[in-house]
Amino acid sequence: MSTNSKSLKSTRQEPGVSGLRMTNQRALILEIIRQRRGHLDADEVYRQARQKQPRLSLSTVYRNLQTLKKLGFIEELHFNEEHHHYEIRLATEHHHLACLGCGRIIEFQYPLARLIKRNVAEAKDFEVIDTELRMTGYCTECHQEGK
Amino acid sequence: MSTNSKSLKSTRQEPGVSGLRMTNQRALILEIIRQRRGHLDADEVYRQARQKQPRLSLSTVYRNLQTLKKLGFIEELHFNEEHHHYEIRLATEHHHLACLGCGRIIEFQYPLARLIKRNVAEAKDFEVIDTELRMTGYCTECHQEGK
DNA sequence: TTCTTTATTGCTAATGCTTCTCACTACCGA
DNA sequence: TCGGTAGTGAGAAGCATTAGCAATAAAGAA
Repeated sequence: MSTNSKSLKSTRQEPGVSGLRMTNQRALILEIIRQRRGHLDADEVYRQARQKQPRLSLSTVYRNLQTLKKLGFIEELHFNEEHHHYEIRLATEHHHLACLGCGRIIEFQYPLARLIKRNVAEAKDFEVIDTELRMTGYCTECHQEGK
Repeated sequence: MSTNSKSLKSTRQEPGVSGLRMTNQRALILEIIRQRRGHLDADEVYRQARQKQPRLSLSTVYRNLQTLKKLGFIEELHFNEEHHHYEIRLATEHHHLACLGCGRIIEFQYPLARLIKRNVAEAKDFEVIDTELRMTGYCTECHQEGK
């Protein structure tokens, strides 16, 4: 609706993405993911965004999540099968431990992609595009509680 | 319907799982996954199983997939977000490269779980239950085709 | 500024995988 | 033979995500 914006082409983060527009909705969604240093799912983004733009539609959230992912601004995570989570794409490779008890997500850095690329992919002549590690278990607290 | 069976308790592969029964349907589903050395999704299991038991229901497939997973007979894989795949649980830890071009799945062995456990989980005092690596890219053929 | 093109939005319906419900059946031990 | 209960088949329901479409607004040109 109100879409006073600047072209995506002119943003500093990304080279030329001709044809795309930086609308208020898109900027807001990106901002929410950027600010909240965590892992949001589509519905959380939607709920937060509606506080600023009440008329925003859920479709728009999903569409922009896909767009921002393709553009490389954000990353899609798969902690569980029910739905996806999103985070800002950072330069350093990192992965996540998801606690089955409390749901907490613990991040850690590990050069997995490079390791696999060197030890496996090269031997198989496989060009790796994306690497995602999915680990579940129990954090200290939940472990102690014996659950 | 026809459930001439023996209790799961008496199967050689698994210790005592009291209360559970090894029905024809369950045995068939397990057999299909065991024989076809590949990665079947629920629908493929369903289609194949119906050739032997035409009255089998899709619900039964899903229910048994979950049961067999919990019992540790099969493993659930997540190559993509659309749906799950299943394979027989093997002793050796292995992972998969999924080709975005032709859909081929390439298996490889790598002691990832142990590595992460030693280098990360212990430091964070995190008890790892499950480790799944998800890698996508292009196999030799698809890479050469420039796609 | 105004015009034109077309990406984007909001709404709603649809999709597709998976789970749930429920009445019925089959097994097991007593 | 009987009671308790796991399992089944059929269809409905759940739920995250996508698609269709008319209306709107961004970006560049005139």
